[in-house]
Amino acid sequence: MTKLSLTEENYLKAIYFIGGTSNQLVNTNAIAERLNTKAATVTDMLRKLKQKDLIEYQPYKGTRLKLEGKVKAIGILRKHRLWETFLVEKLAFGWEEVHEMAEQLEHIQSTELTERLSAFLGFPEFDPHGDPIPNKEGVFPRRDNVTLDRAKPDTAVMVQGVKDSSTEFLNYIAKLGIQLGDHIAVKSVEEFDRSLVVEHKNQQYRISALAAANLYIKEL
Amino acid sequence: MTKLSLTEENYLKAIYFIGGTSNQLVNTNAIAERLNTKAATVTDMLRKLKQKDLIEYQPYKGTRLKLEGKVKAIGILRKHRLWETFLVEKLAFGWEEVHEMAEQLEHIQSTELTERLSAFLGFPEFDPHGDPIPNKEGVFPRRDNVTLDRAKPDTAVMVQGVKDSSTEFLNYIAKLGIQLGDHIAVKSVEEFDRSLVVEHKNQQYRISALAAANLYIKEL
DNA sequence: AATCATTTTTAGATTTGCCTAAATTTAGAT
DNA sequence: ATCTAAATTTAGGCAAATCTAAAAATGATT
Ligand SMILES: [Mn+2]
Ligand SMILES: [Mn+2]
Ligand SMILES: [Mn+2]
Ligand SMILES: [Mn+2]
Repeated sequence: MTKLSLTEENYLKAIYFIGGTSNQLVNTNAIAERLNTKAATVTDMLRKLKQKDLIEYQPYKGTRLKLEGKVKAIGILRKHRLWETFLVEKLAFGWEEVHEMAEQLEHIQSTELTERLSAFLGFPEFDPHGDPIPNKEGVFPRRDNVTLDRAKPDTAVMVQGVKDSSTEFLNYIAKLGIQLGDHIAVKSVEEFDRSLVVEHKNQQYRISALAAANLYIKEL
Repeated sequence: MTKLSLTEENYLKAIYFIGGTSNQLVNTNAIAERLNTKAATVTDMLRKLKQKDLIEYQPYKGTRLKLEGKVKAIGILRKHRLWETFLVEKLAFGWEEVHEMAEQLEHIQSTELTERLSAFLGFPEFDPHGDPIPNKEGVFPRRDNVTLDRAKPDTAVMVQGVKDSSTEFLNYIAKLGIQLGDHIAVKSVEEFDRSLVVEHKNQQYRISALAAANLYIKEL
């Protein structure tokens, strides 16, 4: 229950992100790359986090979150996604603008604030990018992780989220006019490159397999 | 335009607060006391802030904000008071609960966020404690700084703010049931100790000169 | 089994922010 | 004018977080 520094919180978040749900062993270099820092710096922090019993760590072997570390990481993720929802829903920011602000807001301490924010937003289950928001017990809402590239011709789908949240991808689909909740009809799939011709907002156009693979959908 | 550290921001805020509107010279010890730190630590920071041209500072003489430092300090104060307004108006916190959270939120960087927050709140001019919120040019809204202890018998007033924002005082007047915007009728003033008998929400009670001196009012 | 490229850790510095204890300066009181 | 107490600065150190360069471990490849 000790209060973590902003830096420690960011390391836990990075380990959580890289390790994924499987809680795989995470390499020092991977953490360094994600946090734009050096492997030597990461080693220092891993020793410290192990000392605080937040992670498992054996020199040269890798690291994974222990339960307490995972709880912390999910708590930060919860705040991040709630704040992103606030920024888009209440302050009318675009979904491609909010990540950097949320990186700061996720470190605001008060859990009471977090819970009231969630209530104010109507207990949202997904953030503006369609990513699931864990509840205060750390449980994620369920969702099928089907992407548009799996859709068959002559099916109608709804856009539920983005797999790649990078500014580049968000800007690209913003240019196409695609937003969460939009309906898309798959007209045909090209054998050669798996690209799709879709109908969206009364327009027909082609979308690459790569772009389609980064759009989560629900089949209608 | 260099980005300041959280610590640097808090020093500028402290100097601004102690110096007041008059931009008086501020003593090292006063800053140390306000920030719960040691005079030696303050000296270190003053040298650094002078080096960044944010303050005037001469050893043994004291310090005052230069224009750029003052602009920064007012900007932080603006964010502090806007966030307090958000917490009370939108998240239904009590006015005595919000200061600590605002101490963290005031350091969130984005000015775009600040301006959208202000718009979302309806461009408030006063925070939940009745303190004026500077606009984005740093200009404070005008208000008469008359306190209840100046009121004459048989006058009606409205509570506009609190001079002392300490938790102790806020809890005390919360116990009396006094809120911003409340109407109070002054029935009589006791010669001996300058205490007042007031009528408030259909109740008559006595209020000390000290408590009255910490309530800003508008005469009706 | 020995070699070599990659990964990771260790060693040694740097910066920021903070501390205690010892000077030093200032200003008030004789 | 001198003395003294308070305020302030200087000196020296410490912890957190970072870096570069060197050393060590790992594991894949002859
Ligand atoms: Mn994000
Ligand atoms: Mn962060
Ligand atoms: Mn406050
Ligand atoms: Mn602060």
